[in-house]
Amino acid sequence: MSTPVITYTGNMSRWEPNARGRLEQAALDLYLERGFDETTVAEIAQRAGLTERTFFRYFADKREVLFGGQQMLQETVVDAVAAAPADAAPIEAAIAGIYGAAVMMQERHERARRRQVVVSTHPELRERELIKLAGLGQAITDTLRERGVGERSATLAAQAALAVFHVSFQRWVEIEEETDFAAVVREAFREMQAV
Amino acid sequence: MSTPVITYTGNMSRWEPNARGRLEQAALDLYLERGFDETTVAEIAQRAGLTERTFFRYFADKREVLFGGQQMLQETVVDAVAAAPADAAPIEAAIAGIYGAAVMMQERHERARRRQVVVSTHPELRERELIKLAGLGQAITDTLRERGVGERSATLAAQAALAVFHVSFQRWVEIEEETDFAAVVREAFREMQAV
Amino acid sequence: MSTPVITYTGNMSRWEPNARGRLEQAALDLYLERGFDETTVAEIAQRAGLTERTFFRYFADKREVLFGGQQMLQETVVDAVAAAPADAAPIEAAIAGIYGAAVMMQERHERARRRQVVVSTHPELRERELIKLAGLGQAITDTLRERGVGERSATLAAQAALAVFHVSFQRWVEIEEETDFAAVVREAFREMQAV
Amino acid sequence: MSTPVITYTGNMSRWEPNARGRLEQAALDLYLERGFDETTVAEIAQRAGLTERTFFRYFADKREVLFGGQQMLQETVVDAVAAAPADAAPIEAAIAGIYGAAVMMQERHERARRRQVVVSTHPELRERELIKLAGLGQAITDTLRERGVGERSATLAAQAALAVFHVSFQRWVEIEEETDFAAVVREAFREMQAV
DNA sequence: ACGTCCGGGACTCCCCGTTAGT
DNA sequence: ACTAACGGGGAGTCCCGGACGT
Repeated sequence: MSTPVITYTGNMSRWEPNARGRLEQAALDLYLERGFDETTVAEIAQRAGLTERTFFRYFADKREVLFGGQQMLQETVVDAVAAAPADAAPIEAAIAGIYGAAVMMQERHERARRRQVVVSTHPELRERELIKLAGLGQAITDTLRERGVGERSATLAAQAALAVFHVSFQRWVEIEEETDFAAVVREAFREMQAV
Repeated sequence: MSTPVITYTGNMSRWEPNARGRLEQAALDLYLERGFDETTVAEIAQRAGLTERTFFRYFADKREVLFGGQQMLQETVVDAVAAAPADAAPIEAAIAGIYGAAVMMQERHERARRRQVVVSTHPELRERELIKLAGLGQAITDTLRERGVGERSATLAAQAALAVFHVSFQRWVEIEEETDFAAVVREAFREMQAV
Repeated sequence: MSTPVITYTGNMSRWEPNARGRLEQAALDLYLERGFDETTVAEIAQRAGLTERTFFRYFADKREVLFGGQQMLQETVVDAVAAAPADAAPIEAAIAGIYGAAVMMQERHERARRRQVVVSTHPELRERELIKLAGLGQAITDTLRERGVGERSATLAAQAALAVFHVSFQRWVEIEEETDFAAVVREAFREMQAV
Repeated sequence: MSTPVITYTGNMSRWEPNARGRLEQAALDLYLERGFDETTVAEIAQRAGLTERTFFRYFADKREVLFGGQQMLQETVVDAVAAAPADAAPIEAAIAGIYGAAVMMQERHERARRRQVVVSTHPELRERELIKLAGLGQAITDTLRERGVGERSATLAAQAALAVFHVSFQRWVEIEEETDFAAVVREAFREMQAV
């Protein structure tokens, strides 16, 4: 985030580095302060010390600025699914993917919470979240298929894992204190198996 | 465009009746002809013989014009769930809701197919579809709860029913000939129980 | 600019009337004051007491605001060509069209001059002027053809008339005092016949 | 993308040579494939293996990429006019300029045709073409004046030559087979003299 | 000669408010 | 109650250019 004191990172330009990050921060802050609808892109850009034009260079639209981490999350999950033991059952491999993301999430508890407050209170943002989740589901399904799992089983396992993730995430962000995400997932998984 | 001379259609106002239906028809046609993004609301309104402003009086946004039936669908499903035998298991009651919608769907096979072509090829529309589906899931959950089902069971049963609906619908619209939607649902339900 | 005291013009709305005219006036003024490129649409709109959005409702682009009269001019010319004596030679009928526009132009000498200063010093605007002129030429050609003139003759006569118009207009706006446009056209026409 | 291993093409720099030509080719292809408006500069640059920024280093705007040959054409014509026999009449000298360009055009029949399809179907491009033509007319006029021709005669002769060029070019590109451009010009010139 | 990052403005479209008319 | 006309406001895309680095 910040330029190290010694190493020369090559930034001698006119502009502050990490434009993308600054935009994400500014957007989240403003969405929380005054609401998503009441925040204009121009305001976000201004707070980040940039222009509207630059905002749209980094993010396709006003919502996408809240979903930048999704890509990385998906990659992490997919890698973890692929890395599951070859003899693991489909559902176990899928859940392994969710565990894989746990570390990543852990580091951002606070940020995730703030983000979720905004997302969950805005239909437009919920729409975006749902489709991102669907994309994650598809990615898991595809990865399972590459492991030799049949179409139908892969889909069902992925959906189940997604449900577990969804429920766990929901609970995890509701909890005030720093909690172990993996533990929440584990519990949710057990519950699910019970049903 | 002009009221027939003899037959009295019950419309004595200056305008053609069924503005809403004409807008839906014009929108679907145009979305298919030239794509969702390449169609402007002004064009839809013009084809329907109305103004842009009027379009927005009927539909909250450009996507919503494709989801008008959703409301009725949801009501039908909810009613069917509520009307299920008191001793039916939660999952059975939920599936009964899906059956309840079968008749309604049957009448609109062709239209549903055309609609689905547009929706499935467009992310923005898929977003809307997903949230509508989520809304339906919530409605089923609530109805089950009113039947005395516990929170967790209600949610899971609703999600399962939704999955069955989703899969069935997907298959049903892919089939060329007129097929019995209820039959497709039945088969999907059986498959699901097998897993 | 202000509603007359006595006559009721039917304007009781929230807004000042004649938005279009105000935009044209503001644009011409600003283009002269600080140049075409250095004037933004936002500034024009602001001076007219409107918003950028409204500017584009009336004019397709930033140049078009200077060519609003062209449409009326074209209609006037076409009407005059059509109204020429049936036995007039093609070139005479075409020139009659130019005469027909003379009255209209006369009333706007000052405005036409100011406009021409801007247009002639900006390539982008000259482009637009040339295509408008080409459109006028086509309209004259079409009208001549409807009078029974052959394709080739019609085209040539129209082009000649256009050349006369162009030359005359050029001279007319260069002259300081109010001069009779028709007289200038007459002279140019004679010169042309001499060659 | 990579320099061949054996043949030494004289290019040792990091980039492929003839960036300008590649951009022109890519632009023309894309304009034909999907239309001028539907093509973005970014797409053109990408197809040419360059960046948007580089496009604008070669061409002032998106249209100019189609008019690169104009400069060379103008020089050829002007040279031919200047080289006409000292005792040639103004109109003959001007037409000699058009003949001078015939050879150059001949080599590019196919390309000229493709280009014209795009230009003629697009107002924005027609605007640019008209002003380029006007520039050519001015250049001919100036050259004639240097030959001692009077202002008025020079202008008229140049305009006439331009008309001949325009008509001839139009016909020439409409013809399917490879035809002698000079012959078309000759015929058009004769027709004009007849009128 | 080319890439990278960013600014600025033109322009289109979505969506909404108000007022007036039937 | 329904429709039209006029206007506002913001999102989003694209064209174009400036400054800097290699």
